[in-house]
Amino acid sequence: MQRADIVLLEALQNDSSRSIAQLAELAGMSASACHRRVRALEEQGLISGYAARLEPRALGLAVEVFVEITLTSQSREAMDRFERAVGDYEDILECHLMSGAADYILRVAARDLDHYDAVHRDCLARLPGVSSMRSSFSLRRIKRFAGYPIRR
Amino acid sequence: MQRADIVLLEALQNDSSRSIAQLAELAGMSASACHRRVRALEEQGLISGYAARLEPRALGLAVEVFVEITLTSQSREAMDRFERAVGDYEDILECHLMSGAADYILRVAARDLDHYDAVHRDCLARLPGVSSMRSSFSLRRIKRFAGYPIRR
DNA sequence: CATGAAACTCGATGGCA
DNA sequence: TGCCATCGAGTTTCATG
Repeated sequence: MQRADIVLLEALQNDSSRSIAQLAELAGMSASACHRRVRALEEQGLISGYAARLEPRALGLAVEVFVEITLTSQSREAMDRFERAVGDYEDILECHLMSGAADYILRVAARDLDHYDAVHRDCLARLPGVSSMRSSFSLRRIKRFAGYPIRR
Repeated sequence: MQRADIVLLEALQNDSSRSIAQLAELAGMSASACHRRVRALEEQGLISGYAARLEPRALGLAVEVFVEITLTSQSREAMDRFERAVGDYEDILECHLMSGAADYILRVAARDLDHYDAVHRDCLARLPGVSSMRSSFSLRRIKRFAGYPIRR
């Protein structure tokens, strides 16, 4: 990866509302060259899309929760069933299969504790094959995700 | 919040590269009205920015890690020092102050285990006031974060 | 005063040297 | 690869209910 690409990727994941002219300025290239590079990065799959960053608090989602889950069985079938169910619930924002103590870690957002209780009942408690579940609440966001570090 | 705003917010956090005309179509409003609504959402702070979604694997970041950290002291000073240090390291993608067993949860990305070892040495091990640290590796991303659910 | 339509302007896009 | 022309979309203004 070239130096110019790194500048472009960093700029785009930081603020993609910049114009091609501004990006070109930053990367020290012509507008058309910049345009071509960005298209190339999209086609190579480095850039998978563009999205608005919404503020959870402004949306009324004051509560963020990480949920660690272990299954009763680690069989292929049990895991497949669990993972399919996770995809069905839009209250589950994110899910990872983990090494270590827990099998899965989920991320959930809710308006308040009452709402989280409802999400727990209507969504988390319905996930199949769950043995144990531990919710950890985010009291404060110290650093928000603002893109990956890009090097080399 | 009006129904049209919900449609706009969902569409924008899903794919902000859509044209105003397309958004207007989706929300069932005129192009100029759509333009005004989006500006209003930005000014109200619901939309805090726009960003390109980069693919960590394509960037060579194959390893994602959640790190649970407890401090030796929960004094205001110790926490402030720790939180300031977290801000200084760009390898720490995200950080939350948590309820429950751990004090903080961090999210880190690395190219491979050797690289994670280096990050651990050069960044995590330098965080001040740390009593214990537990790294959990994401073996597979089951569901990627693709925006908050918007309702009401 | 809010809304929609139309004009205008600016920047993205593609061809050509 | 860089420059220029073209086109299309974002932006603003004005007229209308």
